Amino acid sequence: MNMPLTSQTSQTSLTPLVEQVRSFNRTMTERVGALNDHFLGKNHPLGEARLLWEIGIDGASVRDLRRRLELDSAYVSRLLRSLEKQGLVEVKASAHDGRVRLVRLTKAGLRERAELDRRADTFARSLLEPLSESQRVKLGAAMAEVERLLIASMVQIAVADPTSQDARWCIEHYFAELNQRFPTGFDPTRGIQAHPHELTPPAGLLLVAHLREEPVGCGGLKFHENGIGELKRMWVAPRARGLGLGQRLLLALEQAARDAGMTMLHLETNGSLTVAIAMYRHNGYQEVEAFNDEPYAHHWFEKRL
Amino acid sequence: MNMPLTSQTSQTSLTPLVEQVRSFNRTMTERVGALNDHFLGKNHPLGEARLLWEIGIDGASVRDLRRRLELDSAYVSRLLRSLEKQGLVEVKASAHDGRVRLVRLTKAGLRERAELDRRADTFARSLLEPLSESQRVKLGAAMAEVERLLIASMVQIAVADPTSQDARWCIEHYFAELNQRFPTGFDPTRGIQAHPHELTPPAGLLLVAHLREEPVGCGGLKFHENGIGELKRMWVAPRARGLGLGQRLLLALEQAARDAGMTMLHLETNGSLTVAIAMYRHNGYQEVEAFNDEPYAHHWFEKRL
DNA sequence: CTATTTCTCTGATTTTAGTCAGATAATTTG
DNA sequence: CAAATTATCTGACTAAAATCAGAGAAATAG
Repeated sequence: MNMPLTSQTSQTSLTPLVEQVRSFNRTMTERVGALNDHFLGKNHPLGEARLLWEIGIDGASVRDLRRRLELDSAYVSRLLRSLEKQGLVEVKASAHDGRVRLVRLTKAGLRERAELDRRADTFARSLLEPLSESQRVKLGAAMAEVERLLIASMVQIAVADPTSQDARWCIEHYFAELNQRFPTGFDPTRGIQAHPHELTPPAGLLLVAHLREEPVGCGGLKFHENGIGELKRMWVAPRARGLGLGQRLLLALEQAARDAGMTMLHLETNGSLTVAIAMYRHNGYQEVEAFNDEPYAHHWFEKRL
Repeated sequence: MNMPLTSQTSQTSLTPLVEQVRSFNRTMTERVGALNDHFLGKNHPLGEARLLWEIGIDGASVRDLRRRLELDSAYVSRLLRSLEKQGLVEVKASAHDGRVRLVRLTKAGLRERAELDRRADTFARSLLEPLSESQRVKLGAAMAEVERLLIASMVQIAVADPTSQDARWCIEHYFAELNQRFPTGFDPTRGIQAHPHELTPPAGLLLVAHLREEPVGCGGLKFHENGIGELKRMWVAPRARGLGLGQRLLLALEQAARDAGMTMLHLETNGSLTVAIAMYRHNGYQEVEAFNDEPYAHHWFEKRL
């Protein structure tokens, strides 16, 4: 129920690009990695510095710190004890949940963190300084592009239980967005339903996309006896848009439909979802006569698999 | 004689770009740094793996390894002993200099290094795999751009002694290139000279650009009594072209001329150096009547400072 | 030729990073 | 309410990543 899906994209040769990525990595390690460490780990060991940074201005729970930095709880505990001894942090139990402990930076801790901030700034400036104005602009744009695409490649798509917390979160937000975007609003009880059991194998399935453990999109599929698969609940969270994730979800769903023996895909959609409609057309979906009476739909599409 | 020069570019606000650089660094550390380490440090501790990698197929001296990885000599020695015990490297004294020790990978070491190579490949692939073909191409291009600009920002320009090894290396290569490019060939004894003492303060100066300790370009200046500075020996090594280095050298020379009280710059150049000529024009140099009888020159330029 | 520097090594020691096995207390589940 | 789970902590331990002091051999400078 939770194995990640392998890539659905074509198996063209990656080799020349692999060389570029590796060369890039080497340069990054030399120019960013090493210096970064030396800059940040000046007064504190790197672990402490990272923790100090991660606690942030508003504080955080030990639990979150452990998760975000992916550190062993014993280790985090020890680091916190050390920071506490240096008078940089205060730890107290959460009022909400007595097991959880909240960490906040003391005044001295905030000062220390500001110092780290300054160092990171100085470092960034040292990269930009020798460049001309136009080079700087180009560098900024290229960095943004690399970042965007690397983040896109971090998104993982996997089959999920529609009743899981993450799946429900996606579907709720999907409904909320439809309600906002449809001129008529949207009431999920009125349209054609897709109940959890219908999106659970073997009746169908639901894919959920995650970015850094957090859900950022979903797409469902109902399998019908006649070999027709029905696409439902295609949604990408606003913060993950522009990463090509809709496209990836669609390809993954098509593959899943093929694997389930479907020969045709159906979907209906509302006229206000122009981006989605463009994507369906671009992927070879043909607009056809209405094949159901979904009250919110303006367009019906099909694609032979 | 060897202090790095500060930036000559305008002091516009770097702040928004600094934010982009820092965000980029964070993503890199998360996505490239951490994973890189885990990938490489699978069979060996990271230090050993890095060393194994750095020794390379052709071997290296302990001295160079220490410099390149910026490690303490005791530490390198220990790492080498460990690799030796594992049968991965052989260390023997240099025939050239009995103090220097040369390290070479054994067959087993080469196998091990190939394994690291494969891992790095796998990692690069894992970044590319989830992306669509067009995203991959964009990522490759953006990475190349970031890399090119970061390398550009690594170049350091400093005043150098014209008799130093690096300066002589640059000037020799400059002459060799002129000899190749001029239809008539080039004989340095025939044209107007620029002897070392003329390029040494206070009579003049020579800037040499370095990338990773290696010289990659130069630019000289002779100061005359009448407030006219004469540009000489502008050259960028082929491997450092496309980094905007010529432009940087030119700006640095202009600043140095101003600092020396010059009010005008003169230069003459050969018609075959079209890129250089374009750069001079672009930087406000006006073509004027011949002000000397340099036999290799076709164009004479001046710029009021 | 002598003094100094360079290169590498060993021994001793420290700091950092991280793991594993519980113990304890609070909370949630059945 | 009992049992299971969660969040955190301490103690005990290990491996890795250094650092420092100094020694010995070779090369270089004066």
